[in-house]
Amino acid sequence: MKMRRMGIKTKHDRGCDEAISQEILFQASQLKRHAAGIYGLGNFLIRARNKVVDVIRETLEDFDCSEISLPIMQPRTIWESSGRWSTYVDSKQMFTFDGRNGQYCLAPTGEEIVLDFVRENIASYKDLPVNVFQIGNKYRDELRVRGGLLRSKEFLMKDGYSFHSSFQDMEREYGEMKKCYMKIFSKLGLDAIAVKAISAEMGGKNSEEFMCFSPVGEDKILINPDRTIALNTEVLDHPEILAQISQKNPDFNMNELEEAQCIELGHIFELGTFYSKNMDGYYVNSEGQKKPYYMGCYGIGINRTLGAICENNCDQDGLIWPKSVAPYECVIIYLPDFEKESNELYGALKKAKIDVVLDDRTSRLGSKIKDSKLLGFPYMILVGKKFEQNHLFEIEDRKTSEKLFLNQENLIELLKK
RNA sequence: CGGGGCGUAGCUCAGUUUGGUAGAGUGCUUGGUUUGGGACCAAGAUGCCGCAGGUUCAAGUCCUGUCGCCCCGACCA
Repeated sequence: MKMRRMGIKTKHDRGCDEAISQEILFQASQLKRHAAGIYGLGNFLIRARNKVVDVIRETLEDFDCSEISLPIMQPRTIWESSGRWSTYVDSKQMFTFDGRNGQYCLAPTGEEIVLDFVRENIASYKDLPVNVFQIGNKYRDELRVRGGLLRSKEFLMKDGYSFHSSFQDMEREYGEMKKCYMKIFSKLGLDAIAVKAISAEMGGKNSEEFMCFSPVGEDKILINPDRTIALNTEVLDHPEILAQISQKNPDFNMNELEEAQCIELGHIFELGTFYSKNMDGYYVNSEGQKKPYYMGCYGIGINRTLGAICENNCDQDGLIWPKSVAPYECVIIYLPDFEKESNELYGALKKAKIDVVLDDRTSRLGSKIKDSKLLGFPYMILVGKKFEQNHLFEIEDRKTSEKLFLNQENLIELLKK
């Protein structure tokens, strides 16, 4: 990609209101606030997000979850069947509007619509279990937005739903999804922990949140030193859940727990039969009886996960993309005298299927170096004075600042790794 | 929804106390010198001072209302 064609302009100064990573994203013109909690995302950010999506998708598919796509715009009638239209309208957290055929909402979540989608196909115990997911925007009129990507009104989310013929099978799947989520966050380089949580408006019983430590997070958790017990502090108001925890952990001792600030990346729930009962989600068991499905639901806030990755991977100079999600592998910057050689290298790297950016803007080398660090390319390739001397390309590692001088062949070999 | 703060050039902000010609930095345009960690010199362009009323000879500045944005809290898949 040629930088000039991207239409970005980085800024010299950085705000200090929000999380550091988010301020870097504004400075790098990768986040644009159009209104409170409503953001545009730049090319670098969206390419990184696509990579996060790829990791999530391939891991879920590995666990035999299949992707579907459900509408974001949903009629009131679907929400009336679960009784949640008025719940959400009363809490003023759902966007609603009038259409020709009645009222609609922009969906804040998908239990109702997914039941409406699968219901007619799951009629027998032989059709179960089922696990589907989707990746799409969600809309919530948050009482208060916060921290750029970390809490916005429009955000990308992965939401998955499973359907079962028994409580035990729902529990089994819940356990599988927990494993799957730990795998996803580990692939993304995030040190996530599963934390006991409450389910609030979602209903259901068992639920865990996936948290990563961060001072800019909104959640407080309590965790023991060997990480076998972790709970959201909101659980403290629910003695029945505390009892459940101490039942499972005989040596449970509140005094051993330490408080930590976290970002909530995902949340999984055992929903039980609440939605299926209310929305006519029934199957027929082997004895010919009509039974409601047991449901599980599993969410990952993708924008927030992306925000957490940025927050965990930056320094004073800017972002440091981990290679697994880096929008591009490297950038080529050059002095005007070496435009020809740089263009040739750009062509060669593209041919070798390396995601490369050619910084062909007319700005000075110094400001291109600054931008290369700000934008967080894993590698910066410099074609300048030193190239004139030894005809080797200088490549600098963003994370370690280590420099190597390589010919084109060795350069491609390094980037291919 | 409570508390606090802010709306002035594309961006970040000064100017409001005490009403009297619209400012700086950065970005942008042109020319020149430069060119390795955000260069320098010179010349330019850029404003419904959030919006609507009011007070006044005169309002960015004072008063009333309104809309928007940020932070803290409450809330929260």
